[in-house]
Amino acid sequence: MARLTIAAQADRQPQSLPDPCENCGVRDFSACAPLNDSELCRLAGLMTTVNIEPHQPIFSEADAADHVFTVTGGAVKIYKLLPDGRRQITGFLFPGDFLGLTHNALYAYSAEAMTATRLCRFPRKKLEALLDELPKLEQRLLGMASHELAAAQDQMVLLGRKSARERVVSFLLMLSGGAVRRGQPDNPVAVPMTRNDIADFLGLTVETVSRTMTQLKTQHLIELMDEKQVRLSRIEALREIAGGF
Amino acid sequence: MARLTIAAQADRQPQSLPDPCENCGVRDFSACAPLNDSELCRLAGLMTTVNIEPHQPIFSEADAADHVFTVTGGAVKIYKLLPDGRRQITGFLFPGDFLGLTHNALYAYSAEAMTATRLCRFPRKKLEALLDELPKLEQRLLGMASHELAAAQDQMVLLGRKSARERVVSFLLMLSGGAVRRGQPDNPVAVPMTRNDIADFLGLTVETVSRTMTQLKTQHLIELMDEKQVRLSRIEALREIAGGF
DNA sequence: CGGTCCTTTGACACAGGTCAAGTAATGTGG
DNA sequence: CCACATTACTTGACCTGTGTCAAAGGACCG
Repeated sequence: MARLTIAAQADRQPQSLPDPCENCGVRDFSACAPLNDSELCRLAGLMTTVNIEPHQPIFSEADAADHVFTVTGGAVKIYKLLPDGRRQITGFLFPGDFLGLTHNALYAYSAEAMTATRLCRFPRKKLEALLDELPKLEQRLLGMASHELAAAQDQMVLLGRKSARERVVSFLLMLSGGAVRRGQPDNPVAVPMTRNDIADFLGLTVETVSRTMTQLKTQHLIELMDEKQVRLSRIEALREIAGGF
Repeated sequence: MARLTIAAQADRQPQSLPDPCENCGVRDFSACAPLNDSELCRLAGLMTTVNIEPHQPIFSEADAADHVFTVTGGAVKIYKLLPDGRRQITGFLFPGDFLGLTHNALYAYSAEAMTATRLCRFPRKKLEALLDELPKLEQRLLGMASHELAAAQDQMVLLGRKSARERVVSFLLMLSGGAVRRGQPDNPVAVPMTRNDIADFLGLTVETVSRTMTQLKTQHLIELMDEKQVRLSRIEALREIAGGF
């Protein structure tokens, strides 16, 4: 289903590093835990670029966890299902984010492309073997895992203790902050996910998300420019409402 | 505030390894990512044993993250507060659990002893320096972080999508499972935390937790032996209710 | 141009929160 | 060892925020 493209190898031009694959997350590794040229080359050698159509699954919970990925384009949602079909989206991933890390043999959650998505794929076994030789890479992974853990704890506060209004506002600010980190404009925030996805991320229903958004709009706190584009009109007031994020 | 005790150092007896501190988590490192004797000695050299009284703070959110810990005795809760005082407990820690890992300069949450607690404390700077030389240790940390991340995702499902009844039952099964992992009896489950703590962990109120427990008791699904001791009378029925944990 | 999906809006229901009271367990100073 | 205060837990009555159900408009698509 996914079209596979073998990325250009960087072996020939070690001096062109640190940028072995201009649309690939490998660059991110080098940014945070500098690897030398030959180390980067070895990583690049494992890598395959994968393109995924919108709404296509990337992997499902309990699948064999044979690969790990970095998102290099598009947007991905990860989620878990209860037996009766209730869904909790545990994260939205954007370029630069890591996907599929687990120390079990199976994925702990499902992942699906929300928009046309490009991934860098690494065979997990081979990457793990490399870890023994590239401690810098492992440090980078540990840093990312700690970061995700902190984000997960923030999300627990949101889900366990915030009102619908606070959740929606926190979410919009979260999107805005993420956009900034990726060097994109922070204010008219792009909202690539459906109301349903937002609801399943925030532990609410579609109706409540919709009502809350129109309420915020009515109060001139936000402006719904387009359905997938929100202007945060009074950021400070919004931060106040969100309760500390 | 916390009473500190300098533990006996293991430097003198490298041949007594792998058990440099018989009541300390260092042993755990060796179990999962074998370190050789000199590596263990270096770890043990960093370590200090700390005893904490019940209800005493270990560290607070936004404190300088100068140490990391392993819990070697007792029980710890970690939590985050909203500005207005609402609290979300993000985890209960027991012997063998790791505490205080962050890749920021500040702790991301507060930690408090629930019972008399013993910790192994490591200066973070020195431990991080050691990581460069002990990749096995870092692998171990990465494994723990992944595991915690998976647990955090389960908790998001609980907080975002489960009913009060499902949450309480999931919680009891969680406690039971944790006890088994620590080699303790699984069935009359020890519940060392207060109803208030349970509520703040499950995103509920004390009253709802209390009512739900008595409801479960009335339906002969559990038995409240003592206030801090619960017998799971019909485990299979409970698993059904919990919805897949 | 008819169907499907997404979003919004309204009317109503109910799970769980709030407020209040009472009881039991625990600690504390005299 | 005993008043007394404090904290933890339970239970009841009531309330409200959010869920449920229903419907309708709009956007997109084959």
